[in-house]
Amino acid sequence: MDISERKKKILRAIVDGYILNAEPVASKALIEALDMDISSATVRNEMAELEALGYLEQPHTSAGRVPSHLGYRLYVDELMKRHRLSKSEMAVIDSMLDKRLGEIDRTLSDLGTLVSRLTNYTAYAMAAHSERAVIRRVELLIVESNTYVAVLVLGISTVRNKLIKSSLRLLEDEIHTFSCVLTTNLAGLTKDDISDELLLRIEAQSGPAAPLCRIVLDFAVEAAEDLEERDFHLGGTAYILEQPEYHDILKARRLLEYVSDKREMSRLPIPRPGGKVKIIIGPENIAETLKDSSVIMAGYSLGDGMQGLIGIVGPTRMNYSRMAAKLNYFSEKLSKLMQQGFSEEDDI
Amino acid sequence: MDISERKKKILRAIVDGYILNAEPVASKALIEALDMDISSATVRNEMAELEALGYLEQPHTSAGRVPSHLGYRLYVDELMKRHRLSKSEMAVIDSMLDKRLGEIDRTLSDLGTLVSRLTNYTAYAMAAHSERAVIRRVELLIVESNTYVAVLVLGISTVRNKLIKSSLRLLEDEIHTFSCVLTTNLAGLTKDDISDELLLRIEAQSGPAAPLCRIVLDFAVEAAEDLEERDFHLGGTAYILEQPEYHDILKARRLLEYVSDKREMSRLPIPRPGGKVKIIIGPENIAETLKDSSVIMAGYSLGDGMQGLIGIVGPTRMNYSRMAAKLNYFSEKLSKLMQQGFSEEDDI
DNA sequence: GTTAGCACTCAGACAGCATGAGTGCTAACT
DNA sequence: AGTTAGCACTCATGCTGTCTGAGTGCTAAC
Repeated sequence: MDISERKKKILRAIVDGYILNAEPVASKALIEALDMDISSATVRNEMAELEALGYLEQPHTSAGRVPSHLGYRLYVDELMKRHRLSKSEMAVIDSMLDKRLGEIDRTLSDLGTLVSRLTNYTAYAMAAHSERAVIRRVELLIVESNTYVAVLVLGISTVRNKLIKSSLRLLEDEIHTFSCVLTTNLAGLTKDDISDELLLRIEAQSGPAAPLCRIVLDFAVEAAEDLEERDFHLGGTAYILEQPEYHDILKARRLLEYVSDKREMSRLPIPRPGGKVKIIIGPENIAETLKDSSVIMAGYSLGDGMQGLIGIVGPTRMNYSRMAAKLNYFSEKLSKLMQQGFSEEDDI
Repeated sequence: MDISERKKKILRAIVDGYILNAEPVASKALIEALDMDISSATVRNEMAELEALGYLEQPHTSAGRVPSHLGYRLYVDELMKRHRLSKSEMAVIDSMLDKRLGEIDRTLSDLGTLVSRLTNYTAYAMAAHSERAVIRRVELLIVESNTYVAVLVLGISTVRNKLIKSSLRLLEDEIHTFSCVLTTNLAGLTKDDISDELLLRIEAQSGPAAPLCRIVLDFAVEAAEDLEERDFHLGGTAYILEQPEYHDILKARRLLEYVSDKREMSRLPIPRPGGKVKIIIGPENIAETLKDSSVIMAGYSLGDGMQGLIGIVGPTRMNYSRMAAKLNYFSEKLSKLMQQGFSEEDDI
């Protein structure tokens, strides 16, 4: 059952109009938006047919039409004009990311806020890790007489650290040796490889630093677990209330509770990094709470099998085209920065 | 102008009642709550006087009374019964904190969420640093052939790191020496002490690692700046919408926008760590947006001049006594954990 | 100083009515 | 067969007036 060009044009105009004003679009308003020589009555006929086909809905008899989720789907897949980011839009994203090159972990925790500010929608960011976190290096440093810091490098780009206080007094040399022992024994392992035998073996080699072994290993396991579990960050929750569709407090509250819940949000599908921006419209969502909201998300990659995603949540009436373009550019830029190493070597 | 015992008792009952039900308290309802042998008419007379004194307000002529902010103030300062946390309430807090001993930075970023879950109010956490961040130690580690990680220990408990990619190939020994040079030159300095001369001096001592000096120093400055700037984390924004007083979307939105704004929130007064929990009631707030909300906050200390605060934001009708007790216990526990070193040495 | 009784006030709920935007249908037109 | 003008119909929204009940303030008696 194919739809005529004219119907498509009308549907597009309706979606565009509704996205803009959040109000049902009437036939009269359409004849202005469409510069076709057509009377409102004709448009009405077409609208009636579009409704029969399931692309439009009517809130009540004497109201204009509103796109159904099928309408949005068609719009997203075929009708919408791909938004091209303006120079200044790109510049905003560039400057957001430029500042924050340093530590990935810290950047990630701001990502939700960043994306929400960029899009004016509530945003979330997750760091998903497709592979087990591999230990690359373990090192102990001394901070002062009885304070040490254990540094753990996981995967390609994650560094974790933990302060350890101990009455043990170790010499610089002993610590250095200990670090070597740790790295030699642990490099290449995942948290599941860490066993009691391993602990004993390392303790045997660690000389005076032996009492610290358990602490360090526990920390390594903990950090790896924490990393494998997805990290989740939410930002811009206030934007939800800006949308007229969430002026119903109960709805807003439910949605807010939902998106605040890391575990729930983990169930959303994960877009492939580098792939297309993923758009889930209203009832396409499995979760009941999201059935009248849409989610737009993009994946990014950190290299080394580690990846993450950014996404925004809003009413089904979203500016899909613009938001998709923004998320796309943002995630690509992010991937690029992360992958090609955030070395600032070039500056030298 | 002193108030009789009976008036105080009535005021307390009104505040308690209003906190519970969010509805104006009527004279009739009061004679049940108060087990005094008094008729509702008498209570009405007292209420009229309390209103004249400014402790109560009447939403409209034929409604019950509601505490004014002065009423709340009196209640908080003198009338409310100090809430004693139950064993299970304490246990909840204990388990929240026990898990997260490791890395302070990561703990802090979860603090907002933690506190909000504890109190069922929107919560925020800030890390305020009263002194300049002093560099304790700088170390370079090698991750793989051309990837290094710089580790920076700031103050007593903050560790920051940055991955550095460079085509430079350094031997373990050279890196070790470089680390020593860095720490020797930088330990005890703040970011303001880092100058171009210093850079030159360090470069001169760094041998083959000289090209990395600038990157490392830039990173140190950046990290210190970032640390001195307060870290801010918000959690549980969904709780705002649970309060009937924010069923007005506009109000909720304004408040949500306000508390999401790090800079605005930085203007709130800072409670002394170890001191009493600070309670700011409605119009006592300087910020217009907070004039009908209350803020309860507590400071905690990390030792070494570094401190932070946790706080919750809600309607003026808050359960001050219980929330204050919770925040108090939470912050004290946190201080203790942080200060006495989060060493797990005892486990051995 | 306390209380019973009563008149008064006022928010909120409900119904009735007018308004106007927008449609669906029909009949005429191309 | 597709298009259009015209008109009747529908229905959300906003306004008005009325009723109800909760709660007070006041007065007069205890």
